Amino acid sequence: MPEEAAARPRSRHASILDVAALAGVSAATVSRSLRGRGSVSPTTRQRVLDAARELSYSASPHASGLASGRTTTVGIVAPFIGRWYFANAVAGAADALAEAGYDVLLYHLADAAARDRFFERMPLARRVDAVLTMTMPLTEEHTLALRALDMPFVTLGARIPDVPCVRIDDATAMRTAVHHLLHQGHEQIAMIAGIEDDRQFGFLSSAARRLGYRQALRAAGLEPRPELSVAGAFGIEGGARAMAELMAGPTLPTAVVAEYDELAIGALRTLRQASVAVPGRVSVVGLDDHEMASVVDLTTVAQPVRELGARAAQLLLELLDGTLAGDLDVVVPTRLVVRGTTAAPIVRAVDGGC
Amino acid sequence: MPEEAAARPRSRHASILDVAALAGVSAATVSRSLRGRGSVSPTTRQRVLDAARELSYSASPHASGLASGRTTTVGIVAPFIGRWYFANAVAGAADALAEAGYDVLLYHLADAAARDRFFERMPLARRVDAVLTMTMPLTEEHTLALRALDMPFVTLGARIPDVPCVRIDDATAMRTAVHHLLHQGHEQIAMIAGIEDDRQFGFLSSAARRLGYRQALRAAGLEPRPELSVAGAFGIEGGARAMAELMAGPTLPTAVVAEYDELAIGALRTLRQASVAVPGRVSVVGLDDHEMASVVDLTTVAQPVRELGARAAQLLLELLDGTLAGDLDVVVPTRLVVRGTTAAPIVRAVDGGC
DNA sequence: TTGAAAGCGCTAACAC
DNA sequence: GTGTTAGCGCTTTCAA
Repeated sequence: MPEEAAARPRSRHASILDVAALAGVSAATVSRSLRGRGSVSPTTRQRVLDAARELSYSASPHASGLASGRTTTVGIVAPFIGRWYFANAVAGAADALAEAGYDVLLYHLADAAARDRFFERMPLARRVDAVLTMTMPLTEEHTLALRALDMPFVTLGARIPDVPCVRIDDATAMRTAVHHLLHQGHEQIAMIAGIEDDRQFGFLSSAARRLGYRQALRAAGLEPRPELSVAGAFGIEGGARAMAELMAGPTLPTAVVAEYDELAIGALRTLRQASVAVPGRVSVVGLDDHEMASVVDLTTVAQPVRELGARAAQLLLELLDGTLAGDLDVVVPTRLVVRGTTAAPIVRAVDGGC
Repeated sequence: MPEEAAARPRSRHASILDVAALAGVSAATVSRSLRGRGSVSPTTRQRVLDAARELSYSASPHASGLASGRTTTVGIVAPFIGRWYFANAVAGAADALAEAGYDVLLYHLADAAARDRFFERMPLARRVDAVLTMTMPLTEEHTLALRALDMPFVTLGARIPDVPCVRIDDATAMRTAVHHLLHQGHEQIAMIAGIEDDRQFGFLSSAARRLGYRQALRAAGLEPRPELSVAGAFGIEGGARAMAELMAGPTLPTAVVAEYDELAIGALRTLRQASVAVPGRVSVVGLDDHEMASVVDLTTVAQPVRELGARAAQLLLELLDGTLAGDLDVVVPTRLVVRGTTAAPIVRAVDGGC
């Protein structure tokens, strides 16, 4: 039996020497030919290419990584890849990266513990050439670890000082949502916000959206009322609970904006279950234009998530090329999509019947 | 200036020799200590650990990969990571893998061209220790390339002969959906099916669901009517179009089953826009228990996608351990979730008014 | 239990 | 243009 084991070579991969031998050249020439660097005569090059194809040779990433220091891999770090926003951002980025010949190492950091572990061990260290992080509560320690990597690094969705970023203008997007409601005559506008993380450092999209909400109200001469803000919601269930909380309050607002569509959709569910007419009694606006927004007929402020991912990847690629350098802040526009969950508030004279 | 460049060492990582020197041992001992293999005296081991920590040393993955042939990385290959099913399956698998100390290389193969390119170049070759592929139309060539890798390999969602698999029983799940409708008295039950890929080889979940639909009807003494099957739909938009097609037909069925929830949700949107009462005039059942199913109150057959991903990852880990071997077929149960989109069909005497 | 030495498979200077 | 020579930073026999 031992012989049997010994007889089976561990998956035979042709090495660069096999190719060199077959093509009748040196390993160096094979390397040069295959990667198109240095000068090789067309004839030799072709011979090498043929030999490589015949042996279906492809260089060991480990060996070339070790020798060259490059990995042709980028790391993507994201908090909730199961969610629509991140799933699509990752998809957009992964496609752009793949097209450029880069592999993607994906790190899913769903909670603070996972993040701490990750940033302490820093598995990215010599595994990737560049890093893309997606909207995530990062402590200063985390961002320091990222900077210490000393490689191209871009963030998606939220800005970190001096780090190139692709994002939307969160405050403006939220102002757009609130303006829409104000225009329709609403004055009691509540907000359902996401989780606040006080360790945050770079997870500013949530804060920016809250700010946009307050700004829009104040600009209209309205003072934001604390009882009309519910924070801490997460996902559909969170939105549903937040809406229930709002409904338990002293006065039901005539309109609700949500930090993102999933919260709005959860709110919609609660409203429907409580038979509160939408938009008859309460109008609802989200932010995302989630795939499901059209299904539940949700008015929302759209952001092109997939494109955001692709743009971030392109930025990274340009940084890797050296085509680009330094600090960048790419702000992608959003747009209001009016659907059926918003309407003018009910006027006194008319009662809110079905 | 040249000196300046030379003076800045490219990101100083401690090497195994630095640790060895600091601990006063050889590189071999450092290696053994850090990985807990071979025998090292507790004292030495501790000294090495301290030294490593002090220098915040961690081995270069490329170097150790090259030397040992192992990568502590697994490849996940998935077709549409932006979609709910895959996003969650990937999340579940990634978490389980991360916990076991494996990194994840993600390959997003959204179309046949990308798949062909991928399987031809086979970037997985020496980059990973194992592969997890998710329900995807694979040609025989593709699966051969995967097998040729000669490493642990499991599929998620659809079976490939002789390859360990974690999945649900698609035919049974669909039969469950149809039975639910039959029990309620429906006889005209249509099906909205997904894309058929004739190059398929391992993308059998779709075919199995279609089969389950037909089986259930026949078992009830009903013959499946071709005009009640619409195939080729994809995502919400696809489901919406398919439903429109069904509505354009000679007779509107009293119930519709969809191959998966997103199709059902799209169908629901079309029905609502056409003011067709659900479940008054048409009942709808999906399969997935997509996050949004509760929002649109969709009756569906639930599958635990996240768990499917985690189970597949565990299988892979056991295969890597050598704890397990050979062919496995883990079938995870599904369950009917009755919500508001299904009801008994309208009886003649009662008209279908609002 | 520990160390020395020989690679793992490639790239990058440097000669020729 | 092309080959030679050193490594890249580890792991792994094999001796001691």
